[in-house]
Amino acid sequence: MEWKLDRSKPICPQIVERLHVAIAAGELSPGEKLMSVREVALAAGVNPNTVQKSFEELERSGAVYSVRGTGWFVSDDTSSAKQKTESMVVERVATFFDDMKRLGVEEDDAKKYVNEWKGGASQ
Amino acid sequence: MEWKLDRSKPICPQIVERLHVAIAAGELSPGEKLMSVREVALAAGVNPNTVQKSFEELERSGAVYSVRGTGWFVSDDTSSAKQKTESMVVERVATFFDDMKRLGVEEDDAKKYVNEWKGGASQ
DNA sequence: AATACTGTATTATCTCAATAGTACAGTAGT
DNA sequence: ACTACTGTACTATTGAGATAATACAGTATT
Repeated sequence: MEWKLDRSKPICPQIVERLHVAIAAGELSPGEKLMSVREVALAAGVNPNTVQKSFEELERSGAVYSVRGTGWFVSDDTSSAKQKTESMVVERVATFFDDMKRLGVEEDDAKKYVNEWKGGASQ
Repeated sequence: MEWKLDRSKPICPQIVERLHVAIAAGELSPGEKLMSVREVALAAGVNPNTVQKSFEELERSGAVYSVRGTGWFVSDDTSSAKQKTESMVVERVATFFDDMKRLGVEEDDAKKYVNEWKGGASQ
């Protein structure tokens, strides 16, 4: 699992999001054991405490659970992860239109910008 | 001028963006005097130091200039503000696609989400 | 039992942005 | 000149997030 984190933004939410998406997409299967807190910290180049907090956040949403002394595991029910991911998508679309409006770009023009976007090979 | 700031995000960039957009859109005219540092701070509910830093940032980009003891004024040449605004729009579109990709949404699906967006009366 | 992993907890430190308070300097209207 | 507004500068403090270091507790393998 790759960990490209944006160091200019809060780390915890990024780890939480990354795992929610991975679970929702089936990249991680129900019951599967996650990398340990220390392993993730090493792989992602962040502090173990930060990873621990992220996992606890994921536990609160029901996406994972912990077995003390053994590790963290993906919950059997992945619906919470799927739900979280979907709601994040909707939220990002909404904030996109908010941002564009703040920049003086109306809804129709924002859609034009998006539709004329040439990705794939770019960036 | 309204000052709806998101207190969960850095204030300075928000003020800078807001003024760049206002100048680019002609909401503020060349030569026009801005509200004083202290007035903006009061109106926006932030610290005068934060406003001062924001204005200095705008000065660096060439959008405004200061006259000591008198006030801040919109530059005669608004091209820098327009340029800044346009580049911010492009940047936001790019980060939107980045975000969607991170959430497991491919480019075509991201466009669908945007095109099916029903704004205006929503929110 | 011993070892080496796990998760969990605690306290201190660091950094950055914003805040708070104060002071100084220049301009304008009276 | 006086007053009241401007911009400007400086230092100290706060708060959030991340880091650092350490310690303790549970599990599994040998």
